[in-house]
Amino acid sequence: MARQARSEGDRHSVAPDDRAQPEKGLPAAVVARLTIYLRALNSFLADGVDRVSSDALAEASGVSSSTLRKDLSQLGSYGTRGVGYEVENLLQHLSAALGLTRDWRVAIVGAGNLGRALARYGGFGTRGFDVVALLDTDPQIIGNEIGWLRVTDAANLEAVFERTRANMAVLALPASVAQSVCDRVVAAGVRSILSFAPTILQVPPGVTLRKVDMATELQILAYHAQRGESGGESGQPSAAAAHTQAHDDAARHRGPSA
Amino acid sequence: MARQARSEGDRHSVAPDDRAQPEKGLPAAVVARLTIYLRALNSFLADGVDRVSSDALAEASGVSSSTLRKDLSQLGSYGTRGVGYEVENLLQHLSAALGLTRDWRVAIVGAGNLGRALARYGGFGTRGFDVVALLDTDPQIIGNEIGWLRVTDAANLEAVFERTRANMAVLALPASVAQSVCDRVVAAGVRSILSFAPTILQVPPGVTLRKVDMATELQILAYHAQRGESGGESGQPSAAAAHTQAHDDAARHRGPSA
DNA sequence: TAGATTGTTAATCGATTAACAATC
DNA sequence: TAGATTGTTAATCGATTAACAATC
Repeated sequence: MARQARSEGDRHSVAPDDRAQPEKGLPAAVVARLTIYLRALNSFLADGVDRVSSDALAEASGVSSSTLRKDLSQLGSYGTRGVGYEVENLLQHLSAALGLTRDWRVAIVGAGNLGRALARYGGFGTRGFDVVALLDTDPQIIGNEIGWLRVTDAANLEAVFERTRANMAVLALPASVAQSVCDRVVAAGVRSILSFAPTILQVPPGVTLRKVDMATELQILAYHAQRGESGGESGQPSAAAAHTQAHDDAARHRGPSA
Repeated sequence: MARQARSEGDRHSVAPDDRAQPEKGLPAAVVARLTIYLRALNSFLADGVDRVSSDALAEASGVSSSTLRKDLSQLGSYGTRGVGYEVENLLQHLSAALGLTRDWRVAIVGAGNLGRALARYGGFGTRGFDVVALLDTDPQIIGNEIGWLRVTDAANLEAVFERTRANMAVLALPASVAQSVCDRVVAAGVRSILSFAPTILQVPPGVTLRKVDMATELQILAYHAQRGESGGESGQPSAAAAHTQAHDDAARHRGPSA
């Protein structure tokens, strides 16, 4: 007999709507773009450029200069009219706004193919993120050395998180165990989670979960590819699919009142 | 003189709205959510559930039922008032809308740690995506067998893409070579690219590029973590950071005229 | 100064939500 | 029928764009 799916009440709808409203916070779309600007600025810095206009930075970032200036103006007034922005200075302010001036301690849970690849990916893109632990349940894998780390037993997850004072977790797990491990990670006090597990996860309010998933990305590509085809390869531009940097901007976060 | 609005005589009231418009396409945010619904529906299906209400599906997907119904109604009228949606039926329609009823041939360029992990990740999340090639430039790696595949020489990229008729590419490359390889992939005729390279890439109109990047994700987490802290761990809910599934919805695509 | 470019405003555009009539 | 739930409309909310006054 097929069960009827029920709405299961609310797992976390309590939402005291406390109204204190201390600070609004940046819109999610803006935060996502700040990371792009950061990368573009680093690239300018590496090229020895020490000053950029909003036009140049916007072009390098793939956004309009209007959007760029609006975004930056939400952080403060870090440019000079008639001149532009100092690369190094703006980099500082962006880093500060994103919370990158401190170190974050990341534990990777799951040392399969993907977990190991992530652990070995030393640079971690930008400095500021230290991988402090790599956990797995497989006895064949526990104890192995990957990069700088030794794989520890996920059975001791709580102890490992406490010892390493990990405050971010990356989940590189099969879908089947992702939710239960996620729950343990949350119970261990972690409030920032990045999941590569191909499944929807539920977390309580106050925990930020982001999700990266190749299947999803390919599905979205498929949608656009399908659309781009109908017009034929005849060069008809109006039939062409969308293009250009489609980062994961505008990630939606529901506020604590949701 | 502005023409007076005419009452238009109600000749044919329910204007079929068959505007010239070659088809507007779904908003990016909607497409992203469709992939989530797809996953949630598959999970219901696996649980033997064969009918869901918008409420139940919305909850499982982490969206409001209003949004869910609005999204689905853009595809057509696939529910039954008073009853709900048939899981299998809706799954069909979503798959069709996303272009998942055909097979896509994916070439992975870069067989380093990440590329190998992606190649081995056989299931590829959902069926419909066949990995047809895995390329690298490293002589130490070329010829190795990874999963079902043998690593081929990226020097022959064009030939390999033609032979395998790859129509999607996954870039798992260092930033330094990403743009030039990307250009070659585009020149080879691929119009759908998923990049894991930690750099901003430029592609011409008509090519859809999506980007996945751990550094970016961690930076966004850092922003929220930083915010969530000021209130202290004292359980003050209004100080809590955002929470819940933050998929990469709402990816921005600029139109071909940009 | 004259030229350049920011920061900001107002207008536009798009997406989400609430509510309810349609209808199974 | 009475109850349930969709599909859709109108209202709200938020984000992007264009334009320009401020100002270096």
